[in-house]
Amino acid sequence: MKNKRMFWSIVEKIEARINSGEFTAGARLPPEREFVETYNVSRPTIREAIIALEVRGRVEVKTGSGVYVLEQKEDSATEHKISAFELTQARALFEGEAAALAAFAITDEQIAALEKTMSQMEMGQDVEKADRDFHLIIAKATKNNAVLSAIQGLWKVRTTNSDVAEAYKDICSQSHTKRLQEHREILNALKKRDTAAARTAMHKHFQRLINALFDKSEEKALEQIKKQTSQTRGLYSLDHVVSRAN
Amino acid sequence: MKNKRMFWSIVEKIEARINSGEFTAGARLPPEREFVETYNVSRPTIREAIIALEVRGRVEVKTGSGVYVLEQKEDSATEHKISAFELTQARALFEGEAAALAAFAITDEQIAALEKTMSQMEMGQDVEKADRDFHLIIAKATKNNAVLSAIQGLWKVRTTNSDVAEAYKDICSQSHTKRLQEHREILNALKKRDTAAARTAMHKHFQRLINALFDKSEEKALEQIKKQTSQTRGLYSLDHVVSRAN
DNA sequence: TAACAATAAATTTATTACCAATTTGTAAGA
DNA sequence: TCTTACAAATTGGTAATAAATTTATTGTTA
Repeated sequence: MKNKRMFWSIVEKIEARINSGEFTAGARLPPEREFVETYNVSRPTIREAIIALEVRGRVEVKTGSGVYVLEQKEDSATEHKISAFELTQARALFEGEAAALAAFAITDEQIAALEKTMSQMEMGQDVEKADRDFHLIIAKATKNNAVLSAIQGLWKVRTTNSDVAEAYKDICSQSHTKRLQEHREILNALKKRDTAAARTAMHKHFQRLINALFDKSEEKALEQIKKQTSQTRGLYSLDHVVSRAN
Repeated sequence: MKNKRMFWSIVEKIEARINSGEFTAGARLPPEREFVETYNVSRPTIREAIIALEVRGRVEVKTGSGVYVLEQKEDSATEHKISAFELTQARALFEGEAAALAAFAITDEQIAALEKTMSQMEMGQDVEKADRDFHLIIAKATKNNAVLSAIQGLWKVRTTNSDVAEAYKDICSQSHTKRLQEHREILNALKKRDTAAARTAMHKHFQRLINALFDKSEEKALEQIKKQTSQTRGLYSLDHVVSRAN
């Protein structure tokens, strides 16, 4: 049952007590010797657990004084709860711009790499990886590391956030052919170095995803939730933003 | 000099050896007792250092076998070097789309908050914070946490990357009035709920920044050349040799 | 009474020594 | 050749102890 070393379980217990609110930020934890009695382990083990918490940034050790709980600094990526709708809309807008940029700057090698992901997807091998590669190659083709970094960050949300991951899994497991067709359309625009077409094709790709997400959630939801989503559908639609002069 | 506890310095030393390539990924570190002799500290101290490295994700401890170096997973934000140009271009595109979205979804309270940042900026108090608030309020006004998160991530680059921070500082210290004027233009577009105008105004805002960055880099390049030439001028000057006449 | 200095107490830091548990390689035996 | 058993190497954990640091207390002095 306990594969891990003892101090890990102590870390979990203490962290749980901090999270539970028993110890608020700035409060002092009980002295080591008290933990020794509470958990029936030796003092070095307690020390190891406290060091682990310190490295994690949960507590601060003041020599000769005590151990104090630190304010929890939240990661900007995990700070806000992000829904699948929000993620998809953001990806639509940002990857749309990325595609437009890439249409300028993409190299022949990168186009060849995109072709490769397409054929991989057609063969049905590692479809999800091929999809990821397709989008990231385009992000790289912008020759803008800030763009790449931001898009990678959004992709990370997809894997980190379990709700989002599940929602995407549902959608992606079906409609292979449509996805392939849309990728083809994007690739064609990039080949022609047509920025506007690349943006539009990318938007179209994600607009279908958003609609699929809504259909799925509608399918699953009760009537009142249906009502809610049909209201927010307007909010998350791309119609407001896609109409531009050029 | 040594405020920290002993194990921290051991962590630094071992980490340095890992970074130097002395221990590659997958390699086994020397046994604890060897470290004891190497660094002249006790075994518990070594163990604490190893635990710190383990929590940091640098090494993996296998009971009864040894300590093994792990592959270093790089943070997507710090993975690539991002120049001020790249950051500004990315911000232009992404915040442009954010502004377009915000024009649709922004609330009256958020518009009021934007007005407040404007007057703060006019008064010249905490100008940089006011600027940050202005852009982040718009990001929030999208009602899309994925958008907000991505834009916050880009802002973090500005503070983390020292090169970028310096470049921005140079630019922002001048042209207050222009910045204010551009913010006003963006705000007016948002007030009118005009998505296209909001995007355009935001693009314009950043386009000026990009131009200013180019001017600045040109200026610096010229300076450098001057410096070089003045150095070589000294080197190739005839002063040393002509003074001997007579 | 208030301020300051010395002292005592509480707490973490670090060391030494010892034994237990686990893994791994090796060698003996079937 | 394969399996088993054992021994070596290594980490895991505990106990006892001394040292350094911070904090609270207490006593003295102005």
